[in-house]
Amino acid sequence: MEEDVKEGASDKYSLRGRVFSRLREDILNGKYDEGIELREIAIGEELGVSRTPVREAFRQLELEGLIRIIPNKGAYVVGISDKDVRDIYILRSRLEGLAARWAVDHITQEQMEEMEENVYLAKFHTQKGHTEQMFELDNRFHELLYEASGSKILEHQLKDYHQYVLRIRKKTLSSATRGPQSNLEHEAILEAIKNKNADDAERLANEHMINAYKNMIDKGLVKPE
Amino acid sequence: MEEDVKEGASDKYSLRGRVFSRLREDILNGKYDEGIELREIAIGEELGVSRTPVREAFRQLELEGLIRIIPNKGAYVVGISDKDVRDIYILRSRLEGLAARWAVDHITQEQMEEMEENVYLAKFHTQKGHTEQMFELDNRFHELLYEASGSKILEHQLKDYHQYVLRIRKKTLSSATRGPQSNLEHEAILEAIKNKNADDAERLANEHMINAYKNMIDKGLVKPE
DNA sequence: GCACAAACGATTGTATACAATGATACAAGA
DNA sequence: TCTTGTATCATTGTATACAATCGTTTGTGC
Repeated sequence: MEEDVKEGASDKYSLRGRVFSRLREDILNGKYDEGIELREIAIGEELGVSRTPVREAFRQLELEGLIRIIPNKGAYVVGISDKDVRDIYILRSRLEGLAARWAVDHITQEQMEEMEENVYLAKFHTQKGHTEQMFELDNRFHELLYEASGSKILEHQLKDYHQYVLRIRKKTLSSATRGPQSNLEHEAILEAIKNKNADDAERLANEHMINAYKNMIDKGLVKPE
Repeated sequence: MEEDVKEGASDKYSLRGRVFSRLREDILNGKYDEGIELREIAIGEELGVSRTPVREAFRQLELEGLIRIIPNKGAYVVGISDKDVRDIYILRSRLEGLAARWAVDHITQEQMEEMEENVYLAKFHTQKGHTEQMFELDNRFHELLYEASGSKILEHQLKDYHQYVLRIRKKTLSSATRGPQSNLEHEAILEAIKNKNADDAERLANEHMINAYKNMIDKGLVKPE
């Protein structure tokens, strides 16, 4: 089994890695609002470490675009604008389409089975209204699709974007109407891949993203630009 | 004028920023071969700085995928496989197409003028066989396209990929046949944008990347998969 | 009261000291 | 001879000390 690309960078067993993961999570979950200044000492004290690992984590967070470091001044949490969300969803729609197309030829038996199980379970939890499980299953479905593409580059890229819009997605799926529809679309993508129909797979995955974005607009989570 | 996304991260006036830029350049130019171990002290001594800025630069290089850090062990230069190159060119072909499409609506007068100048100059230097200038102009043409897309997200992404395949591209353009053809394709993209023809712009930019990749295969720079 | 400059404080930038970890070499035993 | 344990060393991980920089405040002159 190949190791996760991101794992290599986050390195959860070093202090720096833990600080990095923790800060990223906190930022994505909205603990630190947009524009907030992060002070090295304060973060260090909060997590019980010195400034060194904090600084290294900051440098990585900046490269991920989550914070902006102004030399000799400070580190500030960067927000995601509505335009960013829109751009990311359009990029994702195209790249997820590509991932689905490639998955037709590269998906493994094991991945296929997990995907089928995923779709099946999602139906169940949606009926029951288990939003937390629905959220996790949706995440996993997309990660599976990325992995099934057989391209480390594409997988890495899509996981990045996926992470990036987490904040907003967390609210989306809790709505009663999008859950079932999303499940149907997942199922259709799965069927296309199973039937080795690359064109359908690409088109369906593409539309799935567009629909997800439209849903966010309808819910008022983002402005339509 | 908005500042360069990358610039914010490289910060050329701090030691860390200089170390980062220098190491990235050295790796991309092939000074350090794939698999070579980079030692913090050695790099620090070579550049006349202590380990601290070197370490911070390492963390960023890892996130850019240029080196791989194994905890408590060392930092190793990561190579680009032929499959990676192929994947990136396919992604780029799609995303550059998107950038060209968006540029139709978002390009500024200033950008348009620089692009026209770029195409004009490229013709001149190609006739004269000035490979270094051709290389720079080609780089700039694509950066301009990214900037003209009006999307920071897309621009950032494409610049990343562009950087990533620099090693190989440096060899490509020096060949006598691809230069003129590449110029013609740039000109066609420019014309499509100028004529506000989004479909043509996307298709041409898309094909331009595919052609660039095919050329690398023909030259034997990468294996076709 | 206002303008401007100097000094202070807070924060980041860098260097260095110390701790922890992993690799290697070598010796002892099976 | 091969394996295994241990000591040693090189290298990274972390903490801390010191330097540089930016903002602000305070004080002085007009």
